[in-house]
Amino acid sequence: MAAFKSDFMRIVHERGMVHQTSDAARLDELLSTGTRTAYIGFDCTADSLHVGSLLQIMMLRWWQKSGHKPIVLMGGGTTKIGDPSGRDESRQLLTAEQIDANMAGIRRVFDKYVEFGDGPTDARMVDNAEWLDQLLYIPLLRDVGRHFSVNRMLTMDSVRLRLERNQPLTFLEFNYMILQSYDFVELKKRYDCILQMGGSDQWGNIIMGTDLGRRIEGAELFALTTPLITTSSGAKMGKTASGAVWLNAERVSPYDFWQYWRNVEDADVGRFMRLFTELPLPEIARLEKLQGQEINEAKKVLATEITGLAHGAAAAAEAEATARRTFEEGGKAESLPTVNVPRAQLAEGIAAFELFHQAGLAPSRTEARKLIRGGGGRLNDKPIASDTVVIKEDDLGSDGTLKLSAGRKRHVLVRAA
RNA sequence: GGAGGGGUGGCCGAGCGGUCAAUGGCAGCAGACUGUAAAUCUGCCGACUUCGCGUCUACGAAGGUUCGAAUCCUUCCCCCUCCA
Repeated sequence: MAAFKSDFMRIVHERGMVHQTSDAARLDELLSTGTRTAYIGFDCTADSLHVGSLLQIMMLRWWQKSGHKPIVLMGGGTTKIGDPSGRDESRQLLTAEQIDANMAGIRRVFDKYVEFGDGPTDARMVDNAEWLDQLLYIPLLRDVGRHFSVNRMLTMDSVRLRLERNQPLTFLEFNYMILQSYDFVELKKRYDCILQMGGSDQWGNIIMGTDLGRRIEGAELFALTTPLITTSSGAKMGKTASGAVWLNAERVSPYDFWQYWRNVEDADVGRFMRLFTELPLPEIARLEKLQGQEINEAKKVLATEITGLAHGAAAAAEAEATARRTFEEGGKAESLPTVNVPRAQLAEGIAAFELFHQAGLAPSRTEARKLIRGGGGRLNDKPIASDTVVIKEDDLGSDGTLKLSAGRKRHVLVRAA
């Protein structure tokens, strides 16, 4: 790997955050000689982002920390279309209200990672609906359409794969890459944005943007993509039994978020630290060398660092403390997720499977029964013998709660209300 | 256009008239062992349920034959290989 002059290029390369770059040397030079602007696009199909986007977010954070200006491009306009990349079925179209709400939610996530404002390196959030909604068809065809070769578009993975599998690809979706290219050029014109970053699956779309910029503006634009991150065992990141690992506290609590990172495989610790934390590399090198039992310390650092960025240092410390009391001291931490159950129901007695279901530890009564029958259910840390065991008020501790556990890791406090 | 082969549960892949909610593998969940890890071994693994071998939904789609079909027939859709 070449020695880079600019902080940004050096850092993201050292940390293994880069997959492909167009003209890395030239980009490096530009970055070392002035303040530049880069963007990453996010679609607003949900009101938050999950760890699948975390690497992208970290890229913008490093970008800003290296003295450059990040733009978070919200796909308010393109979300009305839907990127065909990597999927066989068309996305459902969202209403304007849903898109607005989703954008607001994503903005709150970004607030944790970058500084927004009007200063030279302050981040901006821009909605491509600003210009896409105004577009006129004939001028667009004339000014932009002439630069796109359908032959080439058909060879792009995003459409080729759909066609090869004989999955429908609407004309609407086919236009996605044109609009994404147009975004890049528009951001160049409006904000002198010279770099688009994104996941490796976006390479094709990004390159089309740099080409378009050169053709209609004579602009020098760059592309930089991040690698697809999988776990050591090859699974895609960010999925758990209960769904995606979201970055906002409403969807995934700081405690669960911390747990997610605490439970990564040994082999992933160092890599994830480089990608998702800002710990200095020598420190990471030291931590990832820890063997056996000791690597658990490194995992705690990993979890606390990442949670600290997403939810704040205080929430991260609390999650760590909760985990310590629950797992290391075998106690009942007050801050575990808590579910209220009517006191009357407990007074009457409630079947274990029913309570597990109510407490959210099982998606249905049937699942709850299977869990308990399989030996995975615990009441106050003691295995439950049968799914029909009746749980009563007597099982409440002096603090008015009882602890239910599904497996070793998922714990819930039940409180009589 | 012609000749063959194929479409099965989240994925891969058996089954080819009843005993099939469907062998096996992967993934997932749980147990044991550990370190809240990995590997290994064990159990669960369509959904729901008043837990009763009960109900519902499933073997590309639609019809049909049969007491009974994933399995046979007809039509249609799609994929693959070979020939033109």
